[in-house]
Amino acid sequence: MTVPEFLFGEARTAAPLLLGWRLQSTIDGQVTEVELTEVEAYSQEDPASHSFGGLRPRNAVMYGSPGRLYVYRSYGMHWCANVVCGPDGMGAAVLLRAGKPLRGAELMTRRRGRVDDLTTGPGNLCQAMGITDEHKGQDLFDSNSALRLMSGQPPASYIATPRVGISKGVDRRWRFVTQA
DNA sequence: TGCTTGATTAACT
DNA sequence: GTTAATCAAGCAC
Repeated sequence: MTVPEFLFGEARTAAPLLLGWRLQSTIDGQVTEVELTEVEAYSQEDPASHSFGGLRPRNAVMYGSPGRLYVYRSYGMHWCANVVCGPDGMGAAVLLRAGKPLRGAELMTRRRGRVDDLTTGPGNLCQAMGITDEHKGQDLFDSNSALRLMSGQPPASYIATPRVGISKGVDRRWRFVTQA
């Protein structure tokens, strides 16, 4: 599996195309898989983005090759997962905010400690799939990776809304949500 | 070296 | 509707 062409483009263009793709995690031989239903785009010129202001150690993965995983800690207690996009040298990524459980729902329930809201919200999604700092920079299209991205069924339709939880760049409608 | 602020969530009142 | 939990990056001193 090679990195799809659209991931070499801008985040705002790539983000909606990721809807319907499947994210699979294999940790300790246990598999969980979701179909992406909610994403947000972050680009280099975007004051809300971690890549804003140039290349720094923390955001180096965002400036690397597309198709890799960028993970960061949010509010000191949650992990958030992004798919890096744009060519090498461009700091852009797509935040994975929510998905629909396809496999390993029972494991997700155990990891989350609850049965509802398994994979809604970026922090919850990571917790359910066991994504942490140690997966940062992984190639999502390498069959040896713990985290893998696979094509799926594109949604019949989706909507674009303002992004959640940010204070800058709020005018951009770069959040994309699958419509049932 | 110290203070402030989050690409959040869940448990309160 | 409000707030605690919890920590590292970023900025002010």
